[in-house]
Amino acid sequence: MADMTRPSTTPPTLEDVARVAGVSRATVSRVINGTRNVDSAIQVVVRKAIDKTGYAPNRAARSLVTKRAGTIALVVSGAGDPEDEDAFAASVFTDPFFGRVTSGMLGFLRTRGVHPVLMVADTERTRADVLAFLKQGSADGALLVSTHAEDPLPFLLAAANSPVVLFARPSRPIPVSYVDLDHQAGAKLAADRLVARGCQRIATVAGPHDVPASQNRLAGFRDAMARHGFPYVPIAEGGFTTDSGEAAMERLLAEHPDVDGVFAANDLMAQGALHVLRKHGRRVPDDVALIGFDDSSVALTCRPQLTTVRQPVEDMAAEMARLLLDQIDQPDLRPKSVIFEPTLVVRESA
Amino acid sequence: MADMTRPSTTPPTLEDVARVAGVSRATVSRVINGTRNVDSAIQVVVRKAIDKTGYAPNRAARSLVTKRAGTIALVVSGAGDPEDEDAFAASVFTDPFFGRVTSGMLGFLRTRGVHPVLMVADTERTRADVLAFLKQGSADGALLVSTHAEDPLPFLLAAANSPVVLFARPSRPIPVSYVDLDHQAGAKLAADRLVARGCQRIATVAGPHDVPASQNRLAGFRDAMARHGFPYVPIAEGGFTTDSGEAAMERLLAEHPDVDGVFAANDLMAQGALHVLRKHGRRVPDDVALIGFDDSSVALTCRPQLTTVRQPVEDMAAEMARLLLDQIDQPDLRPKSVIFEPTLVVRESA
DNA sequence: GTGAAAGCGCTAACAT
DNA sequence: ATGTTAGCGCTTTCAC
Repeated sequence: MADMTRPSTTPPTLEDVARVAGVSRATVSRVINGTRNVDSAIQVVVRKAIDKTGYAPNRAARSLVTKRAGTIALVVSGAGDPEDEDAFAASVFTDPFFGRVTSGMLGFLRTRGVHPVLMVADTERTRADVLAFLKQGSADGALLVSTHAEDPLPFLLAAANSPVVLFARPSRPIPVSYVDLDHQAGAKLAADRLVARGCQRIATVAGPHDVPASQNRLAGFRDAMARHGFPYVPIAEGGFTTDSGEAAMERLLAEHPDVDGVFAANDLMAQGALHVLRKHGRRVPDDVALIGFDDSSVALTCRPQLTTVRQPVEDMAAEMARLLLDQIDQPDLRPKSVIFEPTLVVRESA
Repeated sequence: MADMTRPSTTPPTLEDVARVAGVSRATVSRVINGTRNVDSAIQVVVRKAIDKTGYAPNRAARSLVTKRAGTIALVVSGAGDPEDEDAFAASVFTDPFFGRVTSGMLGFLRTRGVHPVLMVADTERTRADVLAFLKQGSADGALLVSTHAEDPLPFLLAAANSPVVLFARPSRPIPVSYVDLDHQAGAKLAADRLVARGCQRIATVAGPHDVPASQNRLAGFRDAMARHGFPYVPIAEGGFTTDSGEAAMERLLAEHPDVDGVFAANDLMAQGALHVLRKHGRRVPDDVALIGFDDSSVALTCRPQLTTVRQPVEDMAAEMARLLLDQIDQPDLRPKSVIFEPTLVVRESA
């Protein structure tokens, strides 16, 4: 075999450490992985040899035999604009919501020696890339955040039998694990607050009707309002953007100039509503109380700052990671779902 | 050898494809990697066998021999709060700036079959993790975005001889590649605009004086103003946050009530300034023209929308990725730097 | 408790 | 143009 004592440019291998320590590769491997009993005197010698050589185990070699990549895919999935391939990525990654997901997941993963690989799946081809990535064993599983209700990826992943955990329940029932928020409870929090403030003419700026989360928020809001004795709630639908919130608020104000309380299904639309209310001379919260949803960064940068419903996104993301790792360790675990409770963050707008 | 025809649960290997196609492993490998000439008739047979078996090359096995991970580390580095390990990650990932970096880099990488692994380095331990990750060969190089001028990681990475590219020039000279913005040119854009508008009493809300980018923006602004015949520019320093922008604007207004033009060193502070100006009954841009820096999301959600200096962050991130891949391919390439020109995005505030 | 040896699945000389 | 073969660096039976 190789009798050159120092290949010099090549990183040290197990073999090198073993030679320095005067033991076999197997023993070094054992102390590194903490498997089996290894004589403590030898442990010390080996550790010393590791330090001396500056050894770091080669991930590829290890993966090849353990069949574990030690990485998971963090996939952002949705419908991309075929005209502008980067537009989708741009909009999602600049959304603080996604930042909170990342941060929560990383917080959990950091202690587990597992690393997330970022992927975008917004076209046929990029979806195939994700599938291939998992099939190749480049990642042991996937965390999937879908921006689009009709996203086919959850199904594809489940069909490929890849470990996967979703953020939000899939629109069609699929046997996969997911975490979600109790959106209805969140809307109820807003309704309760508005009513408790003494608002009498309450309306809502709803999200897109084809998004399950919006549906649930709207249903929860109507339901809570009905219980408070308000069977009818004026609704204007928006598209979760500031502009659409402005337009919706304009419509609401035109038809119900006496409105004194508004629940917007997200903060961006609440911010739009705020602009319109100011423009029309309504003071917030004195004339009109306003509540948003998400506790995004705009909630803080608005003036007045938004009272809003907060999802524990970081906790949810951490739970996703936990569920995924469990599933990777025990492949025939049944899919599990975990539902989180929102909280009301009271600031200035209501 | 194994004479079981169908191991069934095991993913197909090169061997399996070769058997189905009736050729050798090497030939299959060649058609997959497109190396060498392979008879086109055989190519067809092999591709068919690949489809039939549903083969996907095992990344670990490939990495083991090619010594390429096919991934790079995207490292966010800074000084974390030891009390709250997740706070740092939270603040950086929710910053749209980082989202733009991610999106630009991904846009470039997506065509190259290279995937980014997300890492945070904000403590001694996490910095060691990053170093180990690279040493293990889990990633072929690192893209580093530092939030902290005194960050030791650029030096550590360079010393470890890892391929690395920085966003922004390191505060102490290190032989590494980086991309950066011509901050002075950006500030000049703002000065020119303010002067062209006819502003006569122009002040600036500067960024923290210990951040190189702020220093350059301030220097560039003063310089440009001097050339326009304004040797003295009132300055209030902020900390790049909305609140600090408010405080700085209050100070400016107290000392110079007649100010009619303001350059804020970032959009967040511009937003803070806007709040204060409105509070004091100043109309923007009629009474006071205001220019921000960054073209962040708040620039769009402010009313009036901010005129601001835009860094081509996505392009810069793409260039980082390009530089890194070049450096990985040609390890003894000399460090390179690429400086980008900012543009002025004219909206409503000036 | 420790070592010897057999692969994991792939690529790249080398031989043909 | 294609096949043969020797590893890449590691974990893991299986003997001892």
